[in-house]
Amino acid sequence: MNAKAETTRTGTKPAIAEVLREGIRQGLLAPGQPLIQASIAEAMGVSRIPVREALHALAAEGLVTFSDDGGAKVTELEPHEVDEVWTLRALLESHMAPSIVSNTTASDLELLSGLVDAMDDLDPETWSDRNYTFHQELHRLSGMPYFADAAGRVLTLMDSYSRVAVSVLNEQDHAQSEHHQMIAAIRADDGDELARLLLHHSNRARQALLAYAESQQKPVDPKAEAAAAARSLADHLSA
Amino acid sequence: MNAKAETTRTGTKPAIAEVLREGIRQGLLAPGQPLIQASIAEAMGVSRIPVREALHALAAEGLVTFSDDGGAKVTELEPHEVDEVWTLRALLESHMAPSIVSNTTASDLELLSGLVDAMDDLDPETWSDRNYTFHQELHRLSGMPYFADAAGRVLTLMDSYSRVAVSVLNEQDHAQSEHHQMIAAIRADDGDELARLLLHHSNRARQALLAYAESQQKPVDPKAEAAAAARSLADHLSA
DNA sequence: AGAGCATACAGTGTATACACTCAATTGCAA
DNA sequence: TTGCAATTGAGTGTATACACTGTATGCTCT
Repeated sequence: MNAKAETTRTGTKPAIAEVLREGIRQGLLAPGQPLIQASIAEAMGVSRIPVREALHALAAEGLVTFSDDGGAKVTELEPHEVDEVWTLRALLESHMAPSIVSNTTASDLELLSGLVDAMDDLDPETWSDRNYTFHQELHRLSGMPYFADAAGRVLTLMDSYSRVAVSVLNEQDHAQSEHHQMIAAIRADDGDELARLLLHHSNRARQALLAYAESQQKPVDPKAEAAAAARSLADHLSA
Repeated sequence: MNAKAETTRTGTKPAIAEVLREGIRQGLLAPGQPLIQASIAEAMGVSRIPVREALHALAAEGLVTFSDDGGAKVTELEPHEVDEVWTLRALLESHMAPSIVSNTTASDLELLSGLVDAMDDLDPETWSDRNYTFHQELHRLSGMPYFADAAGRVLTLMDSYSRVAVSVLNEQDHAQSEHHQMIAAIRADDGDELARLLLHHSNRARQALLAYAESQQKPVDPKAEAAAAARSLADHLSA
């Protein structure tokens, strides 16, 4: 997740943070889930120290949130946050588009095109993984490491949320057809078109997901939560 | 540097990472300078563990770079990287402009305006500090924490570089007059104008700094470095 | 029974201690 | 003098151990 070429070696261990990051991204570690240092350490067969470091590094990336009592949780995004993050991604990606088009070589394009073709009829889970890879690859091809870093960060941050959209809504078909159009735009050397597509791609998906999220909205609002608790308490006492 | 409200408490210590971040930002810790865990730990009167954590967190923010041998250094930006980062900042800030305008209350505006007025005839060092604060404040006023986070990150990352531009070039006057124009745009409720100004602000400064950087370009090129060493060696031997 | 207090527990933060790696320097032999 | 090997040293990574905090549990006294 570092923009520079020199890799951020967390240690000789193959990136303990990497495991957590992947787990969070894929939704294996659900938003809000507490991350207990000792448990993670035991599960990975290391001491708590490197786990702590990984958690703090992930916190700096926004994937993990430390509550005020010191406990770490997988970051939970509220709908308006998902909205903002998705907007950010759209902005960054569309801005990278011209560079992507001009940097992509013929062989790059073939690889990319092959990747998209191979996604055509996949189950949502696998498709989501490939989708992540596809966008990461686009970012890489821009040759703009800091843009790519920022874009990759938000991509990772919201991946577990966007998987919901893929499973539940019929996002996959929309997105896949747009992916094919993107390949065509790159092949036609049309940076503006790619920018337009990326913007549209994100914005449509964003709206779909947002609508879904609002409909599913559980009452995490502290006030509402307190009100609900009060009601439950009243019921309980009056019994 | 976390976008969420819950603060990333590194510990009970008042943010050991904060001290390093500030040092790097202000250029007290120069780019490329090695960051030895033991030295920092001793200087701060803590053990190496929290220092390590701070370094890794800063690495996740891009301020610190771990070389492949495990050593940490203050991240060095090459001119083309400074260019990219500055572009990123321009993009983010200009996109935030409409939200800034619509979120800024009258009292916010007075504070902001006062801040700018107080910057009018300052020495470069102090002016740079206030400038950082001013832009951070703009980000905050946007009410878009993830945009603000990303923008603040690049702002911090390049602050030590932009200080050079302020000291050496007459950036300060240009920038200051633009700051006044921004205040006017906010007061006039003109988001597009603010966006335009922010874009222009960054881009002009970027070009100035870039031209300077290229002219100053020290021979970090390995070949040139070797040549210089050879010359020095030759001198030494001929004595 | 219910309120108040003390103890145990779970979890985190950090200092100390040890193992490992890489590089430089020294010492010895040719 | 040169070349090589062994030793030292600096620096990092990680495990263990201890201190601190908040919470839950349970016991006692009224």
